Amino acid sequence: MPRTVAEAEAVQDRLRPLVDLVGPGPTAPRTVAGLDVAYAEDGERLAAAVTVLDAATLAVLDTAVTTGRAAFDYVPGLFAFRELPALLTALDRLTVQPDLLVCDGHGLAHPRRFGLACHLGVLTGRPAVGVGKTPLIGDWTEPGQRRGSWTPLLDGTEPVGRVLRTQDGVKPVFVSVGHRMDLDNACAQVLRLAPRYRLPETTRAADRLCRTELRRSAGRG
DNA sequence: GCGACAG
DNA sequence: ATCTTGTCGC
Repeated sequence: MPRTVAEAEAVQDRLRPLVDLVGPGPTAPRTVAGLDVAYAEDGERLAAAVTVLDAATLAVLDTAVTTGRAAFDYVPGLFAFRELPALLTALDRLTVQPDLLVCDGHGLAHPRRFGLACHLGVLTGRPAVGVGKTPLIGDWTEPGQRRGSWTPLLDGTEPVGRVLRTQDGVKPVFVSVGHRMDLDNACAQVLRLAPRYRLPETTRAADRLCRTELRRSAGRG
């Protein structure tokens, strides 16, 4: 793990070329993982969760959770270093391997084109997509109000992701490629995973799990 | 120089 | 991320 901003940026620049942008990624993944982290009030203690869902039924097939400490200060653009160690630990504890990782944060929609979803994809070798609730970089126009409507997320003239409406009238989410996926497929998968709520069921399941674990372990580990 | 800034 | 009440809508 890097300890300084300069070291962390160097790591991203070194790993960025390893991102597979060819895609298209699995059209019909059988298993999809959601990853999320919850923090205690001190912003240090955390719980990281991974949930593996059946892509067709959205039933939970496997879960893994771990507690720990933030591995890096929060710096926009270097956010991944905070949660990476804990998320990798949780991923190691899975018994059902996911065909796709759905990450809570951005992928290519990042200042150096290497957000959390790219980082997790490269380190695990698995297809990955980033789903952010708020933007980090880029300009866009409001997509239509209907579920499935989207507009390009542009960094200058470069498309780095999409602003996607996952439910009628809700705030859109920011979808970007992480690894071994193309943008069309990434958005198609996110839409399939979000049949009822704004966020993918994978993310929702992981969010519940890590929050519960954080309270259950209140105080120490 | 100033504002913006994933979770 | 987390701290927080009520409130509007299905």
